[in-house]
Amino acid sequence: MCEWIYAGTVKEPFSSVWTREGRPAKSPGLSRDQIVRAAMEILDAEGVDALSMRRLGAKLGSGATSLYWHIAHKDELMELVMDEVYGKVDLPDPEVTSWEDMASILAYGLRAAFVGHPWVIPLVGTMPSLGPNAMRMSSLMLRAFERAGFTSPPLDYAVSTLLAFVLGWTGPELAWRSTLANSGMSGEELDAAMMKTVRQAARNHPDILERFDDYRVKDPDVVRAIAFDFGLTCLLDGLRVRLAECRDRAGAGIPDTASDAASGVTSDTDRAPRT
Amino acid sequence: MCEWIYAGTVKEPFSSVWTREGRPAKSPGLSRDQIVRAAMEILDAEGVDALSMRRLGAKLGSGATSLYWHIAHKDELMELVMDEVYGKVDLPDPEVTSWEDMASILAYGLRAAFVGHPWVIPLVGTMPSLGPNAMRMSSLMLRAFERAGFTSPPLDYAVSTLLAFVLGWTGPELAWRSTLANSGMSGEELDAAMMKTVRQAARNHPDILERFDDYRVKDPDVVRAIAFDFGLTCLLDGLRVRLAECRDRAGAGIPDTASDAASGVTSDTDRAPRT
DNA sequence: ATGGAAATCGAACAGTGTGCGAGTGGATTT
DNA sequence: AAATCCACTCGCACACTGTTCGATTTCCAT
Repeated sequence: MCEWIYAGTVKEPFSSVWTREGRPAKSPGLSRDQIVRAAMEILDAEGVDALSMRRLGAKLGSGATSLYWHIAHKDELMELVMDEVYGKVDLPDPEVTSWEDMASILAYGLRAAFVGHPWVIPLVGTMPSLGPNAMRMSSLMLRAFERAGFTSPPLDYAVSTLLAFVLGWTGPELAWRSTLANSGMSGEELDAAMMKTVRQAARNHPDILERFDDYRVKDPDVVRAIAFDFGLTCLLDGLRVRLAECRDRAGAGIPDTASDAASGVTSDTDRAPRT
Repeated sequence: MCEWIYAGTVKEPFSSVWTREGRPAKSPGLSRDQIVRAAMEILDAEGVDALSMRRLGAKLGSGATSLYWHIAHKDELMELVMDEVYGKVDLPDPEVTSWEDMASILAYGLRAAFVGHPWVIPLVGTMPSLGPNAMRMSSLMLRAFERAGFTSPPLDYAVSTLLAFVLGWTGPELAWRSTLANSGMSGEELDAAMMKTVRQAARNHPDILERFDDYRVKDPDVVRAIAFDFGLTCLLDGLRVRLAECRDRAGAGIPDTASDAASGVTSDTDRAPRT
């Protein structure tokens, strides 16, 4: 029950839909694909709360418990629909696309996918993405970055950082968006109510209030898009620097070693013994 | 029920704990603080699934429904505990700290807070962070960045980008971490099982497999810390560039306008009419 | 046609968040 | 001292959840 949010106990170690073979699926009735498709329709139309096994069964014209023949538990279903979202972002051929274009396309594409299926956000922060579509995405990005000259350890860090930015950006953005959308208001009404709320919440922080006043006259969607682009540009600038370092090292014949540069502030997890 | 994951319908427009005055709290019995504290203990000890109103009431020695006098619904409780997590990260005085140190301290501190209370991740991607601690955090960061020379629109984008990176990074990291922790295995057993699973999931992507082989010999915590630092460094490099632009503009007396540079790939939300 | 496997289904269980109305206790007013 | 009021607690009930189990149906290979 809601276990996928933050798994309490996992049935088998590392059990995942992807590690187990699916049912033969030779029957004319239910199939895993149909179930996933129907689940996504419910999710997109009415959000996570609307997706119950009974409801899903009803939509498919069958009993709720019949689903459990094709799917072990609801978590698995969630893994499947999550990967389906990753499948929505399509990337160009990494062999003929610059790593920067690749990164931009991924960022915008993934953001669009998340915006189109907002219910996926809590899932991404909850269960590892091991589905074929997620794998394909990572693989293409790795190929593009490798072709550009990124060498092994930084290569993965670079891709991970990019994904982290998109995810971390889109989450709060969608939190706002859905809160607004579900308020039942629109236009100036909404604007006024929002300002009142934010103003009250930030009443002790004049600098924050100032920011909000700046935004009020602009279309929030446009502001968000510009801000997203700003962050992406920052990241690309940083990655360019790292790429240059990689190329220098490769040119000088120095092997890549993870730089021990985690200096300054450290969390409790930073100083584990190095092997 | 579970509505806070992706709010289906909100009772009042923009209702939030923070916009409403709390109860007088002059009673000797339950108080909002006690409830929040107890909730956090349960969450930290056993995760989100363990936190039910009945359970929480029992821990406080009172009936489950008594809680509803102090708290409107469970979502509100979640807002409260979420802000409590933000309160765990403490920042230095922005007037005497460089913006770069400030950014690093925030990044590592926030990551540590998330790692210490993993159940907060889905919340952050779900409801807007309007609590006093979140506000205080943003306010301090804005002050530090402003003092460094960031000017108005990029100022906010910079802070948002930093937060997005930390959140987006920590989410998947914790997904892995909890999956591992709950597998009930440890040491080599765990390592072997994980590799088997990942290998199977990535069986069609040799480049990904190659990465995992690289990591296997190292302490995953250390690798994660290094990778996090890598991403943070990238971001700071990018922000440094933006800061220089801000200073140039300020020196030339050019007013800040949001650059219309969201070029290239666009999502459906990018091209809303400009006001 | 028949045995067996594949698939479906209904009933039931333990659990969830929360609305409602009846109750409690202590302070304030008459 | 008695009555009133209000903050607060609580048990019951409702509709709903994911999932188990055993019985039942459906279908294919022999």
